Amino acid sequence: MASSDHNPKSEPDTHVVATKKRPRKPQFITQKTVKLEPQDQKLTSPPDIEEFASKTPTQTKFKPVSNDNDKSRVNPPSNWVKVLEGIREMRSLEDPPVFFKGCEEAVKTLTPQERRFAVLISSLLSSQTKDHINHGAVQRLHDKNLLKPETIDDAEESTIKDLIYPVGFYTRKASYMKRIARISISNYHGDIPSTLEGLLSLPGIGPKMAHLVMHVAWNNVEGICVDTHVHRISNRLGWVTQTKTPEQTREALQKWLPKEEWAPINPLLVGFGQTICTPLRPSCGLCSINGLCPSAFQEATPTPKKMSRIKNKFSES
DNA sequence: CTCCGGGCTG
DNA sequence: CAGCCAGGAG
Repeated sequence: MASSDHNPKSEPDTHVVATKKRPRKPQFITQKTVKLEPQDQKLTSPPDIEEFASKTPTQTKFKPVSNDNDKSRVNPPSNWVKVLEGIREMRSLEDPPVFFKGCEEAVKTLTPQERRFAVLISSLLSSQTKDHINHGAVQRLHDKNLLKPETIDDAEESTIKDLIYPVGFYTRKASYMKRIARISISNYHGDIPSTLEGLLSLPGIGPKMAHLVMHVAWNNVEGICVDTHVHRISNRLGWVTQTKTPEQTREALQKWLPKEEWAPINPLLVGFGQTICTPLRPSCGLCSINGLCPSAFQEATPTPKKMSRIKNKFSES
């Protein structure tokens, strides 16, 4: 029953995935954490995709917790700024993410509300799915005009299922899409929920995706989008004290990380986590901030083969 | 904690 | 080719 259709925040933008290089996975946008005037709901032209696609817009100059007045705030770990900058430099050699690969132009023609819905659907599909697979699925949906709640509502679930294959868990996702389309129509006039609680109430949307959608669709950063990479790396860096779940990590991070970094941290660490700070055998020898990492060289080192692969990846850019 | 349903890694 | 991956639901 959320009656929050009209969102006060700013304009949405597009989302998702793409890169041409191999092992990439994330699909997030790095966007500026702009502060929006409540009354500037004047949806002018949506933010430029190119603008988002370029680099990570994290801060360059250190701003001591400019954040909030939250009393539960804790002191940040030492050197976190240096660590962040180091990771940013390593990541700068990689291709920037692209949204709605293959249908960027078409996405621009969508209304803000339609774009928000498309972002939600794309996010749903992207979870547990490799980028290139998700791209194909989103593009096929778009080609069949199936990124809108009304058309999804009218379509056969099996049709959707076939179109999004081989996205991870396509059977469930097809069902979620149908249910989300109905909810969108009946509760949000074709839009998507503008609050975390609203998004979390949707089938297939958990904390990770809910925060991502808040960032991308509503340009409203309520919390950090924590996935397995952010979770793992935060623990390795000692940025949080041995958290057991991504949700615990999110809450711990939010206690000290300046809000300006909340949105960019995910794409930053995801890329880092897929190349250097991998779950298994992290390449500490190639990591420029290994001197600042309490976990450096604590785990098995990569095999020579993997090491050369990574080196090669870095040199080719 | 297990299942989901593929792709990818070793 | 066996087993792991990864977010969410039951």
